[in-house]
Amino acid sequence: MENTRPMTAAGRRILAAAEELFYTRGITAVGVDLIAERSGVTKRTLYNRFGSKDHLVAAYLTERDRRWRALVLAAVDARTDPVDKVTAPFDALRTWSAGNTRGCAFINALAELPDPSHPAHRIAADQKLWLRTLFEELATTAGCREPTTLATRLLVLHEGTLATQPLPLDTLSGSADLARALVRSGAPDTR
Amino acid sequence: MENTRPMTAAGRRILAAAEELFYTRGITAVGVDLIAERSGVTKRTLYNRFGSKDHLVAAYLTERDRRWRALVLAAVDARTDPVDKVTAPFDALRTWSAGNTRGCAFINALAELPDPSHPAHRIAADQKLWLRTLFEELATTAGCREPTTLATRLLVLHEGTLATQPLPLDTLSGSADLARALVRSGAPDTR
DNA sequence: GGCGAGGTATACAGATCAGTATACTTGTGA
DNA sequence: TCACAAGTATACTGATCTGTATACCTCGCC
Repeated sequence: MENTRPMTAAGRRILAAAEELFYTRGITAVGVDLIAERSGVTKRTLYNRFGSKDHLVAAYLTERDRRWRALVLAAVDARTDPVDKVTAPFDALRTWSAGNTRGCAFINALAELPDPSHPAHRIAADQKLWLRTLFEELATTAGCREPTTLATRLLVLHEGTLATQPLPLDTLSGSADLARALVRSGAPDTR
Repeated sequence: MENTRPMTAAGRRILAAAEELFYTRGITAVGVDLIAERSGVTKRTLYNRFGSKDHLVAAYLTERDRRWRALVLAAVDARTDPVDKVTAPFDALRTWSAGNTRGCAFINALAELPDPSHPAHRIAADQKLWLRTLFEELATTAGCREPTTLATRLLVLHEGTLATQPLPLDTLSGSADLARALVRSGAPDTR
């Protein structure tokens, strides 16, 4: 909404520091003083740029969502086969997981911010619904049967893989295999 | 370890209040003063019983894990068919979700407590590994092919369903259906 | 009887939190 | 040139946090 305000160099540094700290240490556990110090900026500047900690949290999630969607869309573009495109978000998940071993930032944010009116809830919900819609569109293009059901199943697989990431389990490869199997069993030329 | 200490009536009230507050509002956001007030107890008593907030958090997760495992095992016992037993944890998930709409307490706890040496990490990891082992044992008993692979897939499905719970999506029924389909396709009398 | 465990009541220490106040500096563009 | 936007520097407010200190109460049990 008010994100049309141009971002200054200090604002970008603040946002970068907030992304790092909020994701690795948790939102409630990180204070604005620490973010200001890490970005080489005074607290006054932080408040001039973002208004409040809640707004900074919303900006953090929005920016993270933007980067993640770009990665997913790039992974889809990198595939040529329509069936491979459906499971391309799992390719992106492998890349993404390499530098993000603390699970899903949006699920984690919801865990710390129980108030449903907090902007984080809408951002997180939008992200998941966006991925579900993407799965459905790709499945439809690939000619899969029941693309809606398939999309929900792929979303659950995706989220389950992310959720188990901080645990001492390797679920990524198995989930990607299962996702491909589900898509192939629903694709028209595999039955 | 030191959980052999007998629990007093005040201790039980404290633990009950902590369970409710930690789960619904988040661990970092809830102070010990609030827990003491809610359980009708002095803060001094809380510290006499649990030593520190971190120990109380560990006790909260341990108790929650105990109740959840009992529910899962009861759901398995309620089924007679060996194939139905494999997907029984998804029956339990339906019951459990009715009163727990804030996702998985263990994933949420890891989101707020990034330090891997915190007891919450071991408790959460143990819970997931326990469920995975249970899936594998039930699948083996049911005569499923590749019970290890199947168990990991069922675990990811289970966690994905829990993780998407706070979102405006209904994933439970679809996941349970997929779980049953996976088990049936691996069971000996269905191929 | 008395003693000790468990609990109450209240106050406090020391740290940290989000957010504000005041005064100064610096670069840029009209 | 000069006005303005962006940022620096530092101090502060009031609230809240975990954890402790001190003094008292009240049972049950040896």
